[in-house]
Amino acid sequence: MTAWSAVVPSRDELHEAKRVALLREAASAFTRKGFHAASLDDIAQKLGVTKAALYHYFPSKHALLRECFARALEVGFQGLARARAQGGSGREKLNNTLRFYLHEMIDELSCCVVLTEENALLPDDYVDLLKVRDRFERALRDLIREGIADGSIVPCDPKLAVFTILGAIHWVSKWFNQSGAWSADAVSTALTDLLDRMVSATPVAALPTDIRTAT
Amino acid sequence: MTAWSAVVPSRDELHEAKRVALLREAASAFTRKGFHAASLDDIAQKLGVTKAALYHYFPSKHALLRECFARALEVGFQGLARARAQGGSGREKLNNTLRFYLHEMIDELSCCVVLTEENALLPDDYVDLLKVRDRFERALRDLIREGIADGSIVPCDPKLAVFTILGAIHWVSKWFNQSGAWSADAVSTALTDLLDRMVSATPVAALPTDIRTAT
Amino acid sequence: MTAWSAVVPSRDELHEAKRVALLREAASAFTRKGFHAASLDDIAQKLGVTKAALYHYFPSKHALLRECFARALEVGFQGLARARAQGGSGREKLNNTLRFYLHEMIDELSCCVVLTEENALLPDDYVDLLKVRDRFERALRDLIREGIADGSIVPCDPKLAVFTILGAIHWVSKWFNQSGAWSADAVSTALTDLLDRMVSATPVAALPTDIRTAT
Amino acid sequence: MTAWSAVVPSRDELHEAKRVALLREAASAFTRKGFHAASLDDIAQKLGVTKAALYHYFPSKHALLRECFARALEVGFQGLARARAQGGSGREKLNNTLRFYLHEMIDELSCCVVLTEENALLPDDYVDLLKVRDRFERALRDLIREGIADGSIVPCDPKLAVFTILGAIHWVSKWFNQSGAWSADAVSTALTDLLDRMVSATPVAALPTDIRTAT
DNA sequence: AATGAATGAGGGTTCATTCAT
DNA sequence: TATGAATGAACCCTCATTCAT
Repeated sequence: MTAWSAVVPSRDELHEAKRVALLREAASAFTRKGFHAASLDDIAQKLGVTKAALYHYFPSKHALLRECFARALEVGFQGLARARAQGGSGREKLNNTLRFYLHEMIDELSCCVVLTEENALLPDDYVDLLKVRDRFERALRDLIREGIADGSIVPCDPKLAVFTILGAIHWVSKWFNQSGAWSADAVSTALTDLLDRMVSATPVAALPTDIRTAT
Repeated sequence: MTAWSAVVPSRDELHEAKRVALLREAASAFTRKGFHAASLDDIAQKLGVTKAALYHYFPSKHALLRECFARALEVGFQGLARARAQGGSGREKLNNTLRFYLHEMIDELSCCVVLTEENALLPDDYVDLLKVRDRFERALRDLIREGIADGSIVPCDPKLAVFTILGAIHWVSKWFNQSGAWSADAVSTALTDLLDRMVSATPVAALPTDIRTAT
Repeated sequence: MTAWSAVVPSRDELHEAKRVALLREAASAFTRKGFHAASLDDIAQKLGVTKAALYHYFPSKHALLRECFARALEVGFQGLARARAQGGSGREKLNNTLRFYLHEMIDELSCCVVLTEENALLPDDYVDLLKVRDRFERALRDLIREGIADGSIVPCDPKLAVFTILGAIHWVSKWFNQSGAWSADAVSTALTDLLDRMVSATPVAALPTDIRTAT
Repeated sequence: MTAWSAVVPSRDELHEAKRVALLREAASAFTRKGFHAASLDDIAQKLGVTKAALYHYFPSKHALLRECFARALEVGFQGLARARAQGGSGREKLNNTLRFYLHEMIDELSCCVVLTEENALLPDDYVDLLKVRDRFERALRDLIREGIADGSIVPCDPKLAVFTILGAIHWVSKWFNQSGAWSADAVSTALTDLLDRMVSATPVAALPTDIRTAT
């Protein structure tokens, strides 16, 4: 009755799967080489198809960038939502948001550094996405303020703190090596802990001195 | 008696001045747009000359990148040397190094983010400069270890700490605005203090909540 | 039953046909104007396409030159092989080689003068191809020596003789006019006969005084 | 009374000397690399001055080429005039002309191959100089005809014979090496003898088998 | 007379994008 | 769906030429 439909992916599902694969490959290439230096030829070759084939899934190179950007921000907001749902102090919410964001960025998509390339966006996309990014940053600053208010975070300039945190996080894509000694889990936890210590009202007395051996 | 020589710049001085101006403009463009997206036409236009004129001062676009890279690293080592000369605990040396580096990068050249574009370097330059950059990062890690040993810095993973610090610092070029409300002095001090709190064995109880009003 | 395949060229055949057309056009342009003076724009325009289209068939302008060079040498060695197979005295072999080479160069490709532009080759190509060209010239000198030994060729300096012969041959591309009064056949025969007289041990008493009327 | 004028070259003489030096250097560069590939920078550097300095002696690069061309043709006509003055058969006149031309080209200026670059001439120069070159070639053909008429030259196609002779001669610049084993004298004599044998009605029975040992 | 600076035109090459197949 | 072909714009770089000094 259901014929093959239960076991064979539909055409739409195949299409979507390829779309996602392309997106990830693009994110990876943009992150490694920068938007302009990464050519569609490179991306296509890694996927084993021709450059022209990509246009079945995305209308333009800039559209790929836009989507990377948007997905990264989505993940950010998703992290925010989960952290808020979990509750706790401002500091706890901040930590949960960052840990989730880091983990997703590192492990799932390597979109994060794409956020660096805002100037490569088309003017229209720029306007749209920068608005969202600012909202995300403002939300993070609000968590800092909340933490300062509830005593969990040390008094500090929220704007500067968020810039510092995001810089540290975006930089990960520059040094993280998928096949290196550090796992995505370890890095997202360890980096969150380190940044936590920067703003925590009650900083811990010691951190793991070697990520690989941390629990 | 001294003729004009005391007041009128010599040809060599003029040449050097233009060379530096070009270097700064290039650093700024590379930082804002990325190496590949920044065109020599843009840079030349900002300087009010033709693209071809640039070739009087640099043999190639890649040479500009190489020099930006090299200058940023020079500043880093200069900061290290000064900090070592000043002495103090590992933590103090680290802070002094970072504050100096930040200040120079922000105020003098905007080379810093160029360090992000290592993949744009020519293979030969890559080999040369990455060696130097690694030496710089190792020196910073050594300061962290020194601080851990002398009790001024909290036990932590030195490698991760340095990555985090450098990420935060390089990110500055993304958000710092020469004509904004924050001065270069204020930013370099405030950011250093924030990063210091992350690794200090004796974190301060409060930081300025608004950089503009900080002393 | 054979479908269209017997009459309609396949895509690969089309590709190869265009490649050859490009090669000939390039050889012609290089010969007429010299490698540096001949622009890809000119070549493309003659073929009715854009400059960028050429890059589907050759990776670079220098690759075109390299291939012209290589093909000309191939033809030379082919002539040598045929002459050797036909046998005869050293003089006969020399004549057969030259006549074949001339005919092919004039009629098929106009690569010959490209051999003049060895300095335009990339260093790597230069090393490779000059080696082959030297081998070709040595083979010609050996034919001369063979002819001297078997009495068919007058005693002379083989090196100078070969230089002279090749100079005369390469020069053809400067004055030969595809649409002129002289046919490729006539020229290759007449020029070979003239050069033959230079080195023959038994020079003929007369040559045609007008190529057009020669049989 | 004559003050220094007898021993010190006048300003005009200095100027002329530099002009000639430049001309020779240009001819050499054009011959080696071709007109377009030879840059004024190269030429200037070899002369130890700046590119801009050259413009004191020649109004343009094309003017240098024109003059090279013109000088080569002058030498050709000079050879013709001397040969005619010396008298003899058509064959003797031809030999004398060629020997003189070759000797001057090789030893004095290296202009000869410049004659290859007629397409690099400016349209106006082209019209002027090609006229002269054609006159030169016609004069050579006339010598051939004269030789055929007086029985000193074998019946042959004069046009083809002259093309062949000129090709062999122009090619010299490709292989002649100022510092090689062959002297300019030896080459001009030996090559003339070889070409003579090609057209002589009474070809010699042997030629030197090694130029270096020829008298 | 000679130079360094600057220019404008042009060349080779890359690349995102389109289109017929 | 996927491809090879083709395009046009943009880029880096070179070079002959001009000009103020």
